[in-house]
Amino acid sequence: MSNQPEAPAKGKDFIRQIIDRDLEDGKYGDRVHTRFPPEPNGYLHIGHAKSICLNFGVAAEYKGQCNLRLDDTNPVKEDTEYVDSIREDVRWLGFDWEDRQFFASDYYHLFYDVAELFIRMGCAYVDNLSADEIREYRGTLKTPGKNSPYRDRSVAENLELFRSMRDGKFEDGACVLRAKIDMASPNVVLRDPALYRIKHAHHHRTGDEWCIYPMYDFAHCLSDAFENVTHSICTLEFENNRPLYDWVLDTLLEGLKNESLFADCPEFLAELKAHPGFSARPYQYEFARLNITGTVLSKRKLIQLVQEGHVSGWDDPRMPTISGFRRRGYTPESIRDFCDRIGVAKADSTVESALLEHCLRQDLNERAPRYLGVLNPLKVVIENYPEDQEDVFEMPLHPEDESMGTRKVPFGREIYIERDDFMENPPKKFFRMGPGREVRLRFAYYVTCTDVIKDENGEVIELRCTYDPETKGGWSKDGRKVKGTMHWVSARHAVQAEVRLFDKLFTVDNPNAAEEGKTFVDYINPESLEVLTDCLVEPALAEMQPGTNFQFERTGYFCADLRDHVPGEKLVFNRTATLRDSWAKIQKQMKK
RNA sequence: UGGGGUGUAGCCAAGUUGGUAAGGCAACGGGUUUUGGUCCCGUCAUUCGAGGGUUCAAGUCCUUCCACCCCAGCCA
Repeated sequence: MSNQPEAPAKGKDFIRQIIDRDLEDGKYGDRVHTRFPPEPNGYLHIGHAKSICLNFGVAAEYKGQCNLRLDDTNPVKEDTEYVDSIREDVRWLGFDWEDRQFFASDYYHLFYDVAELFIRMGCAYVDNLSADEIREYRGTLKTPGKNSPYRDRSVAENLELFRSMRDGKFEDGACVLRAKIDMASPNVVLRDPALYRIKHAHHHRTGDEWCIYPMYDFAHCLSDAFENVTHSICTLEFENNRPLYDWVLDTLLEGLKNESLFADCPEFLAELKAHPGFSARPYQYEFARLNITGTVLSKRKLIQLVQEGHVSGWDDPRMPTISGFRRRGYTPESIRDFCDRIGVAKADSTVESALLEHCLRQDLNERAPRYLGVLNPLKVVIENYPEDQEDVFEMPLHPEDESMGTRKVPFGREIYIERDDFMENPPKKFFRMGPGREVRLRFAYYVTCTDVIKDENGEVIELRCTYDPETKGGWSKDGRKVKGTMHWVSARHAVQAEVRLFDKLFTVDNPNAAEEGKTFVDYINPESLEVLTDCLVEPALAEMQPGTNFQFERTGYFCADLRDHVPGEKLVFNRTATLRDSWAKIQKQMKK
């Protein structure tokens, strides 16, 4: 819009304040390096968008870099289907990791070498306790744990055992590699956490090369360091893990000081030293994850919605997934704007879905071209309009943006209007059509309703009107006022379309807080999807491409469906959002 | 007193050497309008989870208490 520099962001969030401080201190020189590290075991949702905008946004603001890292340390849950969707969604949101797409599995050999180093340092051991026994030995939140009987094995024995683990000599679960920290720590994360477990499972990238896989706490901080990340930003639930993040990195750094530990593997030492991530190591910072009213944002619950068929798939337009929003017609700009506005802090919070809708409408209001479409058609015959006459009106595609141009809309003796736009006994505040009333057909003519035709059940099936030829274009020289302005389509030219109306997926603000004996599934809104198959739209929409956003004047923002809409053949439009509706508000007040 | 966090309006959120509560959403009034849309204008915290204390002055400092969230996966 203007060349003015953007007003300095007043009140930066705590993450950016930390970065400012680190930059001042020269902690990493002038480097700022972040990463977005999803596990490829599900589709990205709006909560991830917050993290993506934060990580990529911060990097861009500070002229730094942000990596895409697929945190694939658990082969039984992960799949390439998910890595493909993640890549697509991050890109769609408008972010670019350039050549920095990494996988935790890229570092499997390095992780392994670090594990052996920890063993040589006497900081890790192979434990033969069963999973159940480990749990027992861990103690409880309020009572300390106790040492495993295998805790004091010799370095040589641990090394041999660990190599045997790697070489596939043990069954799944036979033993694990554990960090030797403190079984009495008040933080249970530090009670000798597992570093490696045996899983004879096929990995989506490394195949059958490995049968031992690193745990998150071990792999994540090391991956950050290998990638020279400076600020490792994650969500609040990892706060308890931060001491372990620090322990792993600091232990490695400590080991680095003793070159004799690398006698057998000098190239490993050299490789580690080549990473700036070890001369100035990354630190972890935690922010509150996003919650939004009226939906669920946990992978487990989203996957349940898909698997139990409550929705049509991950990209069902009612889903809070990125792909769902995309198909619904949300724009990446609106989602980014939303993420900017909600802020980044440490307090648990739930943002009202109204804010997201606001961001959407604000964006779409500016960019969506306008069209006319009638969702529930009611026939209107204009009796004094000649049978063989026809008008073609050139209408602006946008009321405030002339540069968007115009489109031609045909008009004829028979038209359709919205059923809701007619009332036989209209109340005072109803500014639409009624018997004897004169209204404006948008950009066409003033018409006056002269007759109401009903079927045998008393249902209104057709209206008769007259029009004033002097009001062509929708205005009159005498400046007389009409009751309102309505949208319409020409009966002869209209194109049939399917319109899908979406409402919120859940009937309550917080489906997570289910009452006794219920689950979030019990709050699914049975009317969240309404399909209208007999809609009539203006002919200009016939060739619209899938994914195009537009507005049906007076009824809402829509988007040609990405899957089912076929230009010229089958028109399928998703309602992205309604327009703000003050008439609905008035109706509500009248009911009271 | 197991440990780690967080409490500012209906929602989100600034407030950083103590100086007299930003902004956005929602809501509610009004104006403009060929979309009951958009846009514009206005209203909306004597008070910062509660109590006590220090101070001329406290959301900010001290103190006691309360509430909520996270942690006992060989998940991330």
